[in-house]
Amino acid sequence: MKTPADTGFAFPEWAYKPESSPGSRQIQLWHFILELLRKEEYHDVIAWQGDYGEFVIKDPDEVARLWGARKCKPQMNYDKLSRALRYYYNKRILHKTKGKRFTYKFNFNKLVLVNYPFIDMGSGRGVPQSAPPVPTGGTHFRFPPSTPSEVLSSSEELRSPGMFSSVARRMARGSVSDCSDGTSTNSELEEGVGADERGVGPERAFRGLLPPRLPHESLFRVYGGAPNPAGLPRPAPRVHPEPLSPFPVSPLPGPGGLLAPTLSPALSMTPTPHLPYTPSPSLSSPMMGSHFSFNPEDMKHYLQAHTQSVYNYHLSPRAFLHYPNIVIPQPHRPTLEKPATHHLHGPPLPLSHSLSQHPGGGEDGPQHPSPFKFKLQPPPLGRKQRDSGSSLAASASSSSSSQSSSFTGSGQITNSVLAAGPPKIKVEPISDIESEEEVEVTDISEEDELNHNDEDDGGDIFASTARRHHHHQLNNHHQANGNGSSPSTPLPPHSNHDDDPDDDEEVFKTPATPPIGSAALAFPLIGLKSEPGLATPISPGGTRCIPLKLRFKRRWSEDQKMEADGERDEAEDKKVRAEGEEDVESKPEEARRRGGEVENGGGRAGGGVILGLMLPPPPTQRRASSELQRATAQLSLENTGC
DNA sequence: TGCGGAAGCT
DNA sequence: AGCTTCCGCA
Repeated sequence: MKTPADTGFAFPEWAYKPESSPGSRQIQLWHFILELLRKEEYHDVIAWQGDYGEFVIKDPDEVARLWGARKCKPQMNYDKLSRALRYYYNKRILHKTKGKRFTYKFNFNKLVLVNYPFIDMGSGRGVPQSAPPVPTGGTHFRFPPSTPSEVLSSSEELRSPGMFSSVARRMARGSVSDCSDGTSTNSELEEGVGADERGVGPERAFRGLLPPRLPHESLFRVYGGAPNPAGLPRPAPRVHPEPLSPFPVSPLPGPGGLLAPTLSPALSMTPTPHLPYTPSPSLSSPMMGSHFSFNPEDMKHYLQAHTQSVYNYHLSPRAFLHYPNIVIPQPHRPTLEKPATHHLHGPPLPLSHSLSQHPGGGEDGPQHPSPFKFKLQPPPLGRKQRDSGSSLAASASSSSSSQSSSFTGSGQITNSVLAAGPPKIKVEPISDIESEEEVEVTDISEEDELNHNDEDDGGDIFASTARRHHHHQLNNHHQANGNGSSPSTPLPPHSNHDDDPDDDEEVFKTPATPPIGSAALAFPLIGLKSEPGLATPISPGGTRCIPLKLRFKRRWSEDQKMEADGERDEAEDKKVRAEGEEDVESKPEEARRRGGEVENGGGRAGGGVILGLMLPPPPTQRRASSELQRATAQLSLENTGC
């Protein structure tokens, strides 16, 4: 049953830490785990089990031994290893599957998806162990948060572009095995990996292309554009054999197949089969079809298609947000026909800005000679700043005001935000905003939940979810009311269940940014990068630049308004939680714990995560709107120059 | 078994 | 940052 891909379902090499990645000196435990999981040889020791990212350590001692060998820590044992795994809880890379011994579950949403939005971890459910179990119903994958910080905040590696290449190289070098012990394991693993990678991997495409360390954001861009160092437009052999490709081919080839839905988050929301609309062709088909790969071309197409589809369906731009590179050909509402959809060789769309821009092979450095500035985002300010300053006030009193508020009065907000920014609240650097945005974005996962059960997530998530629960309910409420706005999104009754399993919680946030016009959408988020100084990312100028934006904005705003209301509350909640240590303390144990975690994460992250934590995953609609906003905001940023 | 704090190492 | 080590608690 294995996936065609390779022996086992492979996890993307990227999963392994690249040397280049900033903080990664060595392989990380989760990478190692994935490595083991992908190797059949180790299935007796550790294997996928259950669903969606869930794995069981069949032989804890052995796993510990292997890990110890890899790390040259002979003293390693399961107790220690498990501590390390627990350490991932906070990061949300993993969580424990309650009730099952030695069973943990990856939070692919955050992990993988973050990095590889396109990837669908789950491939089929019953998939053999080689592949991670797929979520039941759905496949949708989620969009990666634009802000990296959230999930992996601590582990930047994931995002770091370097990841792609690194693994391969490493393998080649054989660098991995360092220990004198040189346990066979090491060599084995590496060997296998190396082989795989070399063969083909979509990642490879990226390899070299990526600059040594791009900020996560840039990553996304990279997707869109990085691929060819040389000339972008390579007609490209988009199809890669991708033996290793992280994306398992979906076992279900059918039209309804996983891939399509899976791949595009937006899509998942919308047009899937059941929808009346015809999904944009591009999406559904070819690209994703059987062989979607990271190939740049594919990516482009995918993105475009996605974009369009989103656009077409009036979906939230979220998709766009993530992929700055992509430009929608026509901001106007594209009719179905859209050219963009072409998968293979669509007409050269504007997408390429970024692509083309990435001139050199990735590694080079200067990333942006391009016209668009591709600035990398500066790391988010530390929470400290916030805290020290207004943060308290803001959070306490008006969490809503700052960001969430945007939803409420989208239109107005826009102005305020853009132009003035919330007076009382210090404007946080864009980065913050971004993070928030991201949080919201994430959420596609909710759908997943609906589809499949929360169970998967494991208890941990639940706990977290529970906290947010009421929020969600509220949200749902709103949705019910507001849904009308977006036809396409079927909001499922997301009701009771918590939302998302893991990740979402933090991942997506609502962006404070005002929605800009479609044009904005088209643009990449590029602008995002915030400069530390910028209080208002969206400079008024940006807005001014494009009247269209305004138009869209309004249009969106209407929709958003409907939805928006609830968010504030949620936002506040989370915020409080995240920020207030004080509050946390008062809370019950569980809550306290979690809150603490969150905080830690945020703090560590340097604030990137901060906002993100707060919002619970918003209902799809909202998210969409938020995304839009975000997109717009970004746009505006970019355009600011205008 | 599992959790998580604390300290320490790299 | 990402563990590793140790430990008390449940």
